[in-house]
Amino acid sequence: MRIATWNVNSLTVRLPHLTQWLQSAQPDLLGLQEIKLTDDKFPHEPLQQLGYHCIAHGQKTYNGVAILSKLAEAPQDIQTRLPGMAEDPQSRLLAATYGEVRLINVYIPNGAEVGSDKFNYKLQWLSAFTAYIKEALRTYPKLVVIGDFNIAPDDRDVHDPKAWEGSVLVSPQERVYFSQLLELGLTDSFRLFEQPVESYSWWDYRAAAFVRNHGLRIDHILISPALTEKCQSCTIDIAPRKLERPSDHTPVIVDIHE
DNA sequence: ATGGCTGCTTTGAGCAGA
Repeated sequence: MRIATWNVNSLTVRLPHLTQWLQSAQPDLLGLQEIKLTDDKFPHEPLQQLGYHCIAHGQKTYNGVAILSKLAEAPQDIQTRLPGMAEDPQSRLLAATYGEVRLINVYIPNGAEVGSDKFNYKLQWLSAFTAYIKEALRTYPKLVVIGDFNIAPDDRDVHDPKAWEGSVLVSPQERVYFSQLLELGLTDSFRLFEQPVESYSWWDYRAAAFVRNHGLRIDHILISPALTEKCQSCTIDIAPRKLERPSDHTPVIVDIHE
C-alpha cells in the first residue's frame, strides 16, 4: 500500500499537477493540505475519473484538507474535529479508516512568529493534537499520521540551522511536541531509511530557494509500531516542485507491505 | 537584507504562508 501527503497550496491552481502526479505515482491514499476551497467546489469528477474517491474538509480561502483513495474499502469513522479544539473554525484535520488502516491527515498551524498569537494557537493546537494521537494509538493498531506539520524536527531537516535557530518551525517549543509524538510510539518513516543529505519537502517561493536547495523538511508520515516493520520505503518526490507554477511543498510517499 | 514569491480577496492593496 502506498500512502502519500502533499500540501498543494490551492487545489484549484494545482489540479493539473495533481492529476499528472496521481497517474505517475499511483498512491492508494493521498492526504492533501491547503486545498483552499469549500466542499461544494471540490473537483470530485476529474479525480473520480482517475479512480479516486475523495473526502474533504474544506474552507474558503485558507486551510482545508482532503483524502483521496483508490482502495476498495469506503472510508469509515470520518472525523474533522480535533477534540479540545471543537470551536476551531479552521479546517485542519481529516481522519478516516480504510480497512484496517486509520489515516489522520493534518495541516498543523504555521505559527507566524515565535511568541505571537498565532504561535500560541499553534502550541494549543499541538497540545490537543498530541492527546488526540495518544488516544488514536490506543484505538487503532495500524495508524498513519500524515500532513504538513509545520515543524522541522531536527537540524538535519533545515538548510541553514544557524540562520533558523529559535525561529518558528524549528523552535524548541514546537519540536518538543514532535518528539512527544515519537515518544507515544509513532515513527518518522523518513528516518527509518538512509536518506540523501539535505532532503527537504518545502522551499520558499522567494530568492530562488528551490534551485539553491534552501528548504525545510516539514511534511511528514508517522506510523505506528505495527506498520514500522512493514514499511519498505519513504521518499520525497521533488519532481512536482520543478514544474511551472508549482506548490511550494512537494509530496512525501511511503510504501507499506500489505 | 524583514524583502525576496504566490494565492486569495466582492479587483486591488493587504493578508497569509513558511
